[in-house]
Amino acid sequence: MKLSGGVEWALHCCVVLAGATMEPVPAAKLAVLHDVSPTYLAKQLQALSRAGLIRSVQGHAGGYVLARAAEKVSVLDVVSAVDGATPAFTCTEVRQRGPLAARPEDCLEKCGIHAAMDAADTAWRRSLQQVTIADLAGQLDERNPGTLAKVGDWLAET
Amino acid sequence: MKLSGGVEWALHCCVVLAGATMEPVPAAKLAVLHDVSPTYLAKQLQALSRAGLIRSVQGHAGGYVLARAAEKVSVLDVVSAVDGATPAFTCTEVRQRGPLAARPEDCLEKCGIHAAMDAADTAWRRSLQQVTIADLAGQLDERNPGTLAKVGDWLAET
DNA sequence: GCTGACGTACTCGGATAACGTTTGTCCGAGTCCGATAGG
DNA sequence: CCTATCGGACTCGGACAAACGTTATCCGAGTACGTCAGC
Repeated sequence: MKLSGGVEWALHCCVVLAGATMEPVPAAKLAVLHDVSPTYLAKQLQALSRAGLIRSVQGHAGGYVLARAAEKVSVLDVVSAVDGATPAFTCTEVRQRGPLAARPEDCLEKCGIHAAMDAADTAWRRSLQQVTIADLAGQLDERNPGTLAKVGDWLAET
Repeated sequence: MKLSGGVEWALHCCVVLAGATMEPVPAAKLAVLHDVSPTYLAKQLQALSRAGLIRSVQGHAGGYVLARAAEKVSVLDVVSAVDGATPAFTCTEVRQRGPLAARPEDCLEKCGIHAAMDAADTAWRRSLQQVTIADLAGQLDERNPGTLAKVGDWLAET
């Protein structure tokens, strides 16, 4: 039960993109800003791009831009894009194996274990869905005012 | 974001232990019953034993027995024992790195990302905690009556 | 002075290796049951 | 016939390799900007 480390980077990048002015931000700058491996961060951003959360702009002054408004991007979207949308628990249908294997026609509905796991997974996803990138950006600017603006300036002048 | 595969086995074993009569059930029998690797299942059972969920009985007619009543063992207990109790998300304090690093004294409370992740993790755990092994056993016997008794007989006669 | 084409430099994108964790396996230490010999 | 002792076999427990997934990296394809020559 471990979440991909890139999720954290991706979320921070999304917050930065939400706070930055609309000019595309290249992946290299985001990597320097967060002091992480540029190539690996690029991989995460590619995943976000593939999922349609951010849009890539190629060419001389290219980079990444949020595809939708920050209010329309939930944390769950980012997590699913980077870490994969498959549930953490995968039922291997143990009950249909072994000497006392249940017949498939008796297994039309999920077993209790599977159901409990799926319920927990749903609760997890629902919780993540209730938070948006805009919420995170707002919270950051409330606790440490000026931070987001400072980042925007830094992105512009470098 | 993937859960250890042994979690499913451990849960099934706990249900069987809850339904079986009180005689200790050896790990080898549980492995045959579920048609899984005996040695690897033993590893999971050791984890459950270390967590105090089941109690091991050594010797000729030894095996494993539930340490508490099935109503007092939650699915979360089993998951935590096998998969580890550390949260899925680990905050690496990205905000304290890079050219615009925040000072540690400004990071006394968790950042928004960390908080959102922890909230989701709590929701997940809370959901798992509401289901007990007894619930799973009852559900199984309700949908497929006689299954648990059949397993008990099989354990006794082999 | 304006317009068009060209070269350059910068961007993303996917294919490719190294590390770590999980999965799977093995053998040794400890313990209880049953048989056996003695009283 | 009862009891104490011994032997054996079965149990769990921790230490040891292999495989998969994640982490990290590189180089190639594509595109927009700036420059320069021509009109």
